[in-house]
Amino acid sequence: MSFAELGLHPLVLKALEAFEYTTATPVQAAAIPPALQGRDILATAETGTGKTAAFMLPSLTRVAELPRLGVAAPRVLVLAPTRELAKQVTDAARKYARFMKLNIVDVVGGMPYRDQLRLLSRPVDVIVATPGRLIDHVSRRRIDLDAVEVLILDEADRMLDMGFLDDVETIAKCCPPTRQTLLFTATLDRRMAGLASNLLRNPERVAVETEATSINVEQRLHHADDLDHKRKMLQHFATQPEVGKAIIFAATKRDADSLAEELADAGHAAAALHGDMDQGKRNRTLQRLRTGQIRLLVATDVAARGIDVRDITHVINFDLPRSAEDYVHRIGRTGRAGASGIAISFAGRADRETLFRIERYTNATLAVHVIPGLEPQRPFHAGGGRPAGRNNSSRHNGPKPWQRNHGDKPAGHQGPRGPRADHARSEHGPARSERPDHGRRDSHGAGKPPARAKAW
DNA sequence: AAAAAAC
Repeated sequence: MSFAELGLHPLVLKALEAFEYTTATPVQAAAIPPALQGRDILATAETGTGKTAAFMLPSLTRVAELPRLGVAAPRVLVLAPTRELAKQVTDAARKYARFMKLNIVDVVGGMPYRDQLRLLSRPVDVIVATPGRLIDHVSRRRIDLDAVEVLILDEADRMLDMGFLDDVETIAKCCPPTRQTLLFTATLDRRMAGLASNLLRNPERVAVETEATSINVEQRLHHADDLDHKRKMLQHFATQPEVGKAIIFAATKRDADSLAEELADAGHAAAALHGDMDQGKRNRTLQRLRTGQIRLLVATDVAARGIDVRDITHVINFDLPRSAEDYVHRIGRTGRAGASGIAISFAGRADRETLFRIERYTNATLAVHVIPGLEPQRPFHAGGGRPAGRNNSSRHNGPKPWQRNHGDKPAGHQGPRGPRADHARSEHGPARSERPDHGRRDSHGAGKPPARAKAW
């Protein structure tokens, strides 16, 4: 389906032509026509499917075609969960509005009020905001939402996860009830259905078949003995020529910082990205990744969703995410725009259940790989089914990643790592492998805690 | 419990 057939405004089409965008993605083809008719939309779509254009193009068309009602107040409002995402949406909106004279402003936290007020001092047509800062401005009567014609919720499920439900509903109540509402979410559970029924009127349902995992991302698993082992494996990958740009996910902000520093010390172009960094630095870091000044980005889950950098070759889960859903979002940072990507996860024994949930959720078995010379001493297989024994003590073994003692040397020398991974395929072996299935399941013993358990 | 997001 070409954009020209969808009924977009000529100035919008002109911008698309200038960027040589001719073909609409499935979400765009499905969402744009009803949006142009003024229908509310409930869309389930992942990032990377072109959903920003799916809501922005019809909104801009509306702004171009219909005269503003009265006062100089924003006509389109986009809410996004994170500041990075808001910035990306703002940039995209400005591209699409290139031939229109529109003032498009992002309203996010971390930006000095003075600068923001300056941006808001002239009439604004489109606002892209994170909920907190927007509410702040609205309650100070700095922003008036009375003229909003289109309200867009981007990554609505993420906003709910982050506790923005009340904020989102408050903001929606500040918009006229006659507005059009476009809701985009990756998942549709009961909570989301509740929000949708509050905010949408007779919505057109748009569903793009979301593969739980993109088929063009190869998923690999490396068993890790301990933190030190993970670090060595990370250093190994950092030096591999086939690893171009990579995002490395850590469990905590501190881990992200220390791993980035470690990589930088080893001479790699690496930097951290997490929510404790000031916004300017976050933006600059992401930009440096885009331009290639940085090759390795060590991030918390702030970067798990929505971040769109084209040429990420690898995602490395230094620590597994807490939920299987987060896993899918993380690995979706690679293999974008039709490219292929590789997702590498490090997992210790304590991660068996998480791993099991991930494999069940993605309906895939992560292929076990081994780095020659860095073989794990104690491989295992995904647990969580029904481990033998009375209580599920495996959950309580060892500290969680965020309880690590960073000052101390982690459990150090257990002698040289023997080539014990006889059943795991070597790094250069076939991509897929079956899970070894000898009865190692209860090697922890159920009743009593393992003697002097290592962290893993 | 981590992380994210308003000052």
